[in-house]
Amino acid sequence: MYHYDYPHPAITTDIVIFTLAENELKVLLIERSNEPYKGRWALPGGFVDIDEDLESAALRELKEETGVTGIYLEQLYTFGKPNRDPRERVISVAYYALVPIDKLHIKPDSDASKAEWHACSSLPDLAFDHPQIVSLARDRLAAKMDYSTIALHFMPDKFTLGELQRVYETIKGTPLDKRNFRKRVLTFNGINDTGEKRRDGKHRPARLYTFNTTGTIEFIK
Amino acid sequence: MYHYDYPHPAITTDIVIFTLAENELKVLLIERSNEPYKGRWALPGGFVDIDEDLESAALRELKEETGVTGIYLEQLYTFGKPNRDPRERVISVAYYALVPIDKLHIKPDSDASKAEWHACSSLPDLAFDHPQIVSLARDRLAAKMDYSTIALHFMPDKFTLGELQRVYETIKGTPLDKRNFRKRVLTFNGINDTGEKRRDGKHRPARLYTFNTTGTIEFIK
DNA sequence: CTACTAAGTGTAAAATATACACCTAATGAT
DNA sequence: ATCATTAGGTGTATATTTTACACTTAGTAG
Repeated sequence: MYHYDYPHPAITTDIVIFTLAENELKVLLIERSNEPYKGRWALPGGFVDIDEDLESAALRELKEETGVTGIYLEQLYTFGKPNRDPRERVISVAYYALVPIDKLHIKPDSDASKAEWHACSSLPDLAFDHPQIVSLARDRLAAKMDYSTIALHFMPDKFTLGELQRVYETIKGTPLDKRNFRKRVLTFNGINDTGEKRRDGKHRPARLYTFNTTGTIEFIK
Repeated sequence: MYHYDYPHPAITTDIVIFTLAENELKVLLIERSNEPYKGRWALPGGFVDIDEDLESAALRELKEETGVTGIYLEQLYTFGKPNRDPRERVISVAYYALVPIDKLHIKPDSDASKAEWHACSSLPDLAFDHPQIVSLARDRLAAKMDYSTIALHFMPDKFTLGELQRVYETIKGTPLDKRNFRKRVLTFNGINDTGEKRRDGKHRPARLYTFNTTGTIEFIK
């Protein structure tokens, strides 16, 4: 037992883990196996250990749920309304992460709860204030699409400009002009032509590009 | 005494309160009257009550230290490194606020600690990780200057375009072209010519403008 | 050999951002 | 009252950036 002169809230991290599949933006959800909200879908997350950094806690959750490491992770917002959790006062430091489209093998997680990707366009009823958290994460992602290279963090190590354009079009929800798109992304620092090509389908092979991602994002324009 | 099965961190809010005075960007600091860091300067802040919303806690601190209400306040980031406070694990949800240049009468605060405005360009050694917090707040403010109407929240109810230009020049640290500046700000929604003028100094009187601030900021261009 | 597909490429027009100088309406000193 | 001084107020031409737009290429499949 731990004793304090004043009441202390519990701290959790919740993570909005985005990926792209089937030309849709998707979020990883866990089916809760315990009360409260047993059986409802929720964001992956959990309590922060007393000597654990917040970002480390988020990375730990991310690894536990997806098995992936070394991907883009950013603090989103801290949610702390007094009654957001019916058990006790819980403050959640929310993060969001971007899983590259070639790494979305979900590791069946240890505590037997079900994890699945859900399209953002048709999410089930979520537990707690998780609808707000997802909504804010989507807004942030959409905003960063316009002034940073964040979208590159959805890409595999080598990708074609056509694939990249589809990523932008999926998230923004509008078609883009191919020539203008290419002119623009090729001005980004960190995008490099590998010289290699990929044959794929009944059409001309596409050049493969890399992006030297240092885990950060670059501001553009 | 309060008892928990698992250890819980303490939660504080710290606020970076900005204003502009003497053509400098300033931050409100408190001289700590207790250990740790007794006698050092620190950001205003304090523990969040167990049934108090995070933003309410920040607003309460803001009011206690400055007496002002109804000003721009935004969550900045949550700082949670395990050893950021030598006493116990303390997680700080940092906010930043903008005090209009006509409202910076600091209310001498109740617990006899000294509060003073310090120019951002020459801050004293700060307690805890407060240098990082201030630094991040400055970056955020500088970034928002470019794509939002946040600077308007430094302005009094009625202001001249010359005053507004000086605010922009002070924060950005570069002189701006008067004609281009005026063209630009007059495209912002919410800026209105009152029709009134202000005589002041040995020069032509200036038109007075208002900005209908709903506590929010508008994104531009 | 033909039909089909996505890859790849340039230019002109429109919109936006920048550079730049003089007149105006006050004040204060002579 | 005149003059010097101060910040307020205004428009246009040029450069830069963004947008719109169509055809050729290199492959696959039948």
